[in-house]
Amino acid sequence: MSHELDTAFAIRNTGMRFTSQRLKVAHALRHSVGHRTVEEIRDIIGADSLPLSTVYRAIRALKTSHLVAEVDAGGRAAYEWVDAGQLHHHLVCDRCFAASPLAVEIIERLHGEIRAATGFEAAPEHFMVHGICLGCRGFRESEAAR
Amino acid sequence: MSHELDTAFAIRNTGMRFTSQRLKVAHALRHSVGHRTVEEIRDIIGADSLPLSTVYRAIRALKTSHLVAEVDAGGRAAYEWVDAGQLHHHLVCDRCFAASPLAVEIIERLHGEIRAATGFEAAPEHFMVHGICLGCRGFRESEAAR
DNA sequence: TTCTTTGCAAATTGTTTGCATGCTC
DNA sequence: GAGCATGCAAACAATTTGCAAAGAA
Repeated sequence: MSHELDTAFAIRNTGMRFTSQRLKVAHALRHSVGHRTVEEIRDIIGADSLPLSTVYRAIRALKTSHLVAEVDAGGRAAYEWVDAGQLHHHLVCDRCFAASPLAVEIIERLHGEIRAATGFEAAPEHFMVHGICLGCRGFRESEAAR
Repeated sequence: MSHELDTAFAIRNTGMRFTSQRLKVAHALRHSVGHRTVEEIRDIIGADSLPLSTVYRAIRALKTSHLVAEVDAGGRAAYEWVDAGQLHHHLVCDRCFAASPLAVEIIERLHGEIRAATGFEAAPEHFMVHGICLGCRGFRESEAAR
């Protein structure tokens, strides 16, 4: 039940030192739906709970241990929890910057095509497609329809 | 023959004001194979030819006019010339940061699948797939084989 | 002549680092 | 007790902005 224990275990399991700061950061990411910016993480934890530098360092440690992955959200770096062995693909809206998940099969097919055509081995994680999400698209169209 | 005239025409054609600075920046990008960083552009033009702020502003203007597109080269922003109406997709190597082109059909198929599955409208430009290119992959494999 | 763009320098933003102190192993 | 992690403040790099002068339409 306690995801917090899972997270704590995951951190300890990597061999790195276990600290409350790292737990907070990891926990915040683990319970976020999409990816989170450093500032968002800090706000989730509590605005004045940790200095940003510590959040950055905790993230770097977690990233080195492959517990979190870095993605690019409109120029800024963002991070997400990586469940063991699970692939992560996203549709990222250029308007509202929200990320929604993308079915794995679609991406696997794409990767296969790319490999066959060019020999390029697409990275299994961090795959993102930019564009306009359904919500923003609907909004734009209803705007235009007026 | 003179690509420079083409470039000048392209700039004038957008309706924005034509300046030597914008021409230099556009020209540098138009004759670059892959994408170029702001500093690379400045160096192509001539190290002390333009202040960086002007290069940034020129790029922003060209980007607004859809003459150049912004891509992400390992954290930093990079830019490339967009030939009229032509789609740009890339395979970006996470090891050597080189970008190679990707066949348009493959991406169009992907976009169709995504639209059908989620309603998300993928952006027609700037599409990138990260991974390991054939060259770096070969290198790694020959390293491992020793 | 009017309105936009440039150049310079200073300001911002996002991220990293040095160092003394605190906490984990 | 030894060594990594934290907190704070200061350093950085990349990019943007304010303002007066120069240039394009």
